[in-house]
Amino acid sequence: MSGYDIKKEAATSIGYFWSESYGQIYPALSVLQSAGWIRRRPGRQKGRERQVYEITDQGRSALDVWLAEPPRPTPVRSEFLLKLFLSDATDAVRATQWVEQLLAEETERLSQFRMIRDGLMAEQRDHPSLPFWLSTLSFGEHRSRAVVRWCRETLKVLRKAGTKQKKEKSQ
Amino acid sequence: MSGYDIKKEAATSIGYFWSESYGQIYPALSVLQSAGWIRRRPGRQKGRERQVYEITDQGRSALDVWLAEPPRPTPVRSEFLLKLFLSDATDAVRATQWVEQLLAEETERLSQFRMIRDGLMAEQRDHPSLPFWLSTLSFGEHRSRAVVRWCRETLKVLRKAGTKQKKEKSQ
DNA sequence: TTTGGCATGTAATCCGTTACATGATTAG
DNA sequence: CTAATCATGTAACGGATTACATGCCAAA
Repeated sequence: MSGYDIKKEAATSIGYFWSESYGQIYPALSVLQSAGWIRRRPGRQKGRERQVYEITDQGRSALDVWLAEPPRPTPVRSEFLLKLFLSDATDAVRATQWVEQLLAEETERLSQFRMIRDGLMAEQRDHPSLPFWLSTLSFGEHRSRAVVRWCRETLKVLRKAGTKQKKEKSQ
Repeated sequence: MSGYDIKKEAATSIGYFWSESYGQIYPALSVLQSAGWIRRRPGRQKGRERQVYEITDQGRSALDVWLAEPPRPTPVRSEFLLKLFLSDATDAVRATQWVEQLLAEETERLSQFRMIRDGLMAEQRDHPSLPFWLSTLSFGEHRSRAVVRWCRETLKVLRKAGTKQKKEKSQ
């Protein structure tokens, strides 16, 4: 693929757990080529120049080596939870809005997952990697469902906290 | 607190969704002091020198401003899911081990969450921020339960994928 | 004709970790 | 005595985003 294609393909297939920017991709392609892990194929002549790359045999085995290494855990870092943690009852209204927005986003995501899932099962029914694609997708679904449940639970808590605050103020 | 204390306090209280390194903390303290948002207090005389900082009024209002800004979503990035996505049936055994390890880790985490929760409810029963602390904790619990469920589900899938692979090999 | 998508690439900058340097105090 | 913990800080490095520069082609 070309750098441009890689960006688009990544966004639609693994976008819910990985992302890359051009500032990463293009320099990486140069490095990979110097290492002999990918090779440049003559791109299309019409229109804007297009650099299409394909993996080499050495690249394939380097990929296999990398795949065999146990994945390192990604350190979690949530600005959302940090701000919630530092909030108190006087911030309950604001926090409620954030949680409501998160709830909407995750609900939307869930329906997108469902569509991707349906598409995959219809169009890639016999692809040997299908179970693995579905598993990563399922991870996203489990995660989103958990977030949705947490949002509903937390909205109740925040409503209580907000009410308490009002009572204390008016007394 | 001192830089050293901040690191330790963060690790035990918000460690499951935030982390900082000394390389961040100490320079940050200098910057915050130059901005007049924190002030250095004379630390303890005995033992190693100790720089204790406290927030100023300007710092408090700057914090309030920051807290009022909507949290920006953290881009997800999971090496684990990326490797799983790029796997096929020949990698099923390896993937199974990773999932089993994840299952063990998240199960362990769940029991830690329970302990933290019990501790908080016992010792901070009347703290006005308690509902917010419990909410962030609950986020971790929901998330971990979802991961545990996903692991069990995925282990079944991987067992099937591995079996298929064996059958195809032996035919 | 002008907007939007195709397409490649670089530079500045930010954010963050790791490793290093240094040294005092305390518990075993 | 010696290992661990307390304690502060810097430097090197890596990884990633953002903004910028450039320009073609197709469609409205």
